[in-house]
Amino acid sequence: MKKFYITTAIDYANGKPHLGHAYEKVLTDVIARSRRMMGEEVHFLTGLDEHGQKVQQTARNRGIEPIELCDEAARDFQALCRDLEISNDDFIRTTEDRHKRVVRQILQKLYDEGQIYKAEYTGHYSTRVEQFLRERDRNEDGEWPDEYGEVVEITESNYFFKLGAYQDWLIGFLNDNPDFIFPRFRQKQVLEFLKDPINDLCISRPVERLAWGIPLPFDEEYVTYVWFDALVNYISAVGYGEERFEDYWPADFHVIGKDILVPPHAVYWPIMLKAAGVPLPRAILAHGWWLKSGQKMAKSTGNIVDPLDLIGEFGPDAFRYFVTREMNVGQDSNFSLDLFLSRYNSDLANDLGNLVSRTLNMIGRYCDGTVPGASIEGEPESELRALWEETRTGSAELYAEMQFHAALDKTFAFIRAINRYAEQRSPWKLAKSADPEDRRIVETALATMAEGVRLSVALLKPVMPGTADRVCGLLGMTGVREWEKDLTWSAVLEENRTAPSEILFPRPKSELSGS
RNA sequence: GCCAGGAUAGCUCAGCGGUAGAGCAGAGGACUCAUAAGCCUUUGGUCGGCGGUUCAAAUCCGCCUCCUGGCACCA
Repeated sequence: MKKFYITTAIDYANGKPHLGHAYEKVLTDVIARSRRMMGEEVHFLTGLDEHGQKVQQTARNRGIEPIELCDEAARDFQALCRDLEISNDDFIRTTEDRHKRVVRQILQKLYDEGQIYKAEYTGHYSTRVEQFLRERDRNEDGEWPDEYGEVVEITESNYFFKLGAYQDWLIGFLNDNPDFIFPRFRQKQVLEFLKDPINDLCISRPVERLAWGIPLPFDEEYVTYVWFDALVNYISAVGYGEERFEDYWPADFHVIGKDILVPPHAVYWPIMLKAAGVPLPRAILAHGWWLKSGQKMAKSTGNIVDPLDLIGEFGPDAFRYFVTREMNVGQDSNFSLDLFLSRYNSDLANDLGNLVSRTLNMIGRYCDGTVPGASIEGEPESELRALWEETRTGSAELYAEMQFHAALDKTFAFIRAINRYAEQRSPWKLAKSADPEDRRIVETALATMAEGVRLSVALLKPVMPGTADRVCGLLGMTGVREWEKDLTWSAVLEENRTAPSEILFPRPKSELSGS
């Protein structure tokens, strides 16, 4: 059976993980986990892009081998995945044999077919940064900026891929497949870009300038450069050329940042695949950026400077919740500690955490720690159940439309409704009564609250996997498995032994001094 | 300059032709099972500006202003 195959972009090894990396992994993970909840078999790939000039330079500056630098980066990025509870099934590194083999295989194939050719290029070369410069790198006065040091005009031979030959084909493809890129306005941007002619793509560097790369199979004096290395990870990781490849490819989603949509993922990659006779991925999801409005980040809680510190401080689920709730996929969003704390306190601690706490506490106090049965169906109960049905169907649609922030909004509206329901029934008042009818209301109320909590966290599982399972545990059941079953209002909790009340999201110590 | 996205309550945003909405923050209140949480009530906006279409415009059209990003071949 074909799996649901989803990827993130691979991160560049010459850098430390930051908010953008973390967000992309969480977003992809939310999609991957939600698909699993829907019963699909998912294959989730992320990884590291390790070749190239910057890695070579940084390693040289530090006096270590490039691979040592990459090993470090791999540790950092894999640790990030662990810390965020990312459920990736694989982590590819472009220095692995399985990757290099496929890159060379593809290059050789294209070369044999005459789709790669050798040509000369003359341009302005900076010896200091070891790069060719573009005309727009010049200062306004026409001089080269000082940072480039000496700039000389040189001629160099390189290999080129016949990108331009496929321009019309790509335009046609995009017109025929308006949903290829999400959000749609991004696809329009690509078509806009394709209105001007595109040139062929230089895919090599001479080894004397760049040694840290994959040698061209047909000319060992060169290594391949950037795109024919990095992009190929999407197919090399799932066994291109082997039988099992069919189980994965085509990918269902490439999740990327908007910065690498045009031209790499929307132009180079589709054309590379087309040229190599490989089917195209089903869709590309281009997300926006986090704008940091947080100069005050350091002040408020004393020691939080980096957004990633929030993971350690508040837990992965709080971080995952925040970035998913606050970002409208495709657009940019603001990140600040104040916004984070606001979400954490009001949504997680006050609405959800406190609800779990009061529910468990009352079940312990009034029902000896056993979930009672609901024997009454009054107006408060039917209203809450009706809202649940709406929440459930509405969320499913929103998930399908990538509107995760809206889905969370809906889910928390339901959680707030449970708190409202609790006030309507006020079991803590009726618990003092000796009237059996009052007793039935108390039991119904607590059963209803417990069930509401169970359903809520089941729905939250893709975003807050740890919390979902933890709450299930507190309610005396194993974790969430499948939405098909777990989102149905039921009496599965009845007679379950519950745990003593726990604080899911403790209030931060010094949150009031904010702004 | 060209293209795209955005400009709606103090903050983050929804609404996209029919008497201005949500959450948070602020104010007041009743309660006490709970993380001084939750619940109820409430203050608050000439929907960026100017014109136009329409019986009716945040909502459609035109012009303008201000943010954000992209404009390749990083050879």
